[in-house]
Amino acid sequence: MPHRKKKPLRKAARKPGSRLHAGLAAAIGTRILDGTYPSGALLPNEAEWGRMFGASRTAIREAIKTLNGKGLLVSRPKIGSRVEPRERWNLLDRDVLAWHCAAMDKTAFLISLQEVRRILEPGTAVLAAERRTPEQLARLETALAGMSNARDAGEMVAPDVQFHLALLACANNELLTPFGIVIEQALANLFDYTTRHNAKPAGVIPMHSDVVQAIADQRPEAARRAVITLLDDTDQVIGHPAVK
Amino acid sequence: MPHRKKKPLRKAARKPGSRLHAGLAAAIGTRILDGTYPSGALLPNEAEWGRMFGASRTAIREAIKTLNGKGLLVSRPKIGSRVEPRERWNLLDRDVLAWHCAAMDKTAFLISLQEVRRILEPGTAVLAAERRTPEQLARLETALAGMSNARDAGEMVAPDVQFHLALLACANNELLTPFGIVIEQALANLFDYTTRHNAKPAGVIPMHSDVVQAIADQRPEAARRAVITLLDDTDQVIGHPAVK
DNA sequence: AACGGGATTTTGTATTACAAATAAGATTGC
DNA sequence: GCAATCTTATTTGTAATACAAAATCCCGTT
Repeated sequence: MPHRKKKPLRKAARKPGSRLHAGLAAAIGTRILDGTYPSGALLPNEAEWGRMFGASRTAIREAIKTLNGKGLLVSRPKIGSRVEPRERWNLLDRDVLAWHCAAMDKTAFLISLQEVRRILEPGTAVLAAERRTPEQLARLETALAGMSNARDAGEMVAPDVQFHLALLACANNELLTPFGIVIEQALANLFDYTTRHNAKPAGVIPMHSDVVQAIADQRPEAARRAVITLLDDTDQVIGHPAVK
Repeated sequence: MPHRKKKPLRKAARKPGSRLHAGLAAAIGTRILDGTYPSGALLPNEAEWGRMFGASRTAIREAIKTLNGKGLLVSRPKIGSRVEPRERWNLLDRDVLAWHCAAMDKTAFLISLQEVRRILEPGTAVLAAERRTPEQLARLETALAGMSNARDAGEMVAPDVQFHLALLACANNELLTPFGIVIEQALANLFDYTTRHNAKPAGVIPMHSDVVQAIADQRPEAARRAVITLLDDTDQVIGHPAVK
């Protein structure tokens, strides 16, 4: 058998549409979030990662640069890559939050998500009532209509997310938008609780409608109260998880 | 003259301690934040960037992967790298926020930072009063002491930042820590206003002290009011910018 | 005209080679 | 013996090249 000069491609564990470095970033990121490599720890060097995953140093490096961009680690010559302290992590990054969620207790995670919502959304609603443009209000109403048209709890998740993202947008402060990912995660996780409940909770639509009304009428305090009512209802669902 | 086979190194604009790809990421990131490449726009391909900066494709790619990690852009074969919609950007990333600050009006930026603080910090103070550990309280007191020892406004910035980060930590909700960067930026920018004012504002220490007292005594509502008083004072400084 | 199949462009991955930074150990001078 | 310095080894950083893969576009076929 003639020796092959080039090993053509390592096919092991490689889906077609996926980009390798993205998968590697996820693999390494997960190991950081789950505590396999705690803050301050030194990661294996690039050659080792390459051996572990059967990937080239190029791909490993690009994965590490991605994690670098998310604040999870820093690299220095002769030292290697060291995990940054947790307070430097961009926890509100979509990927990082997902890895974080996967690594911890679902209910505890959901509770801390809701806690953040309780802090941010009422204040956001106040700004929204004061400054929303007609276009932003229309987006809010569209989302509400989407929720009304939903035929079961599952169909309601997407427009519900849209509703709260629209609410955020109404506040006209860009620095609040990164917080949208918290809402997405909260509602997605919440779905696990509601789905075993009755088909479509009755009071949800009127409560959302109250929020829209207050913002349409530009009554900040009413908007704040309406959002708090909404959050109270949500927390009650968490307090009484369905079947399990 | 004999032709050289290897061009040894392009020295143009390359500081010793700096990593090239980090500088490239900053250069490209700045151009995105300042609107040179708006959301949805297609960036030059990697080869072109390489020519522009006199860098190899490798370095360019690593820079792009960093920006990828920050949510500023996505890359696909045959298409190129496209700037993501603003709501996907990790605005709370340290670098992104700095580029954002550099690209917009300082006062407007500061106002929106303070707006977020007004939404966030009162609620955080409530949680802090309810749940702070003795160690977290000690950290808060250390920061307060640092502020007291400061001899002018300049020396007060660092411990002031520490104070508010410690307050965030007292809330014991990791999802709040990413907002720490907002506080850092706000106080850093605020310094431009205060420095031309009188040397060391008198009321600041007692106001911070009130916050510590309320949290030490575990009185949530008092903590909330004390923080609001603090923010009111800060906003007054912005309202009356010094000399200019 | 609709459909399918290459041609083309751009990113994605692999490989190799060398440069730069830095920690740790070896050496030298006092 | 001790300290300062020099060397060395390790790891990341950058470059260059080659080819693979994805996706658009265009062209030809039916």
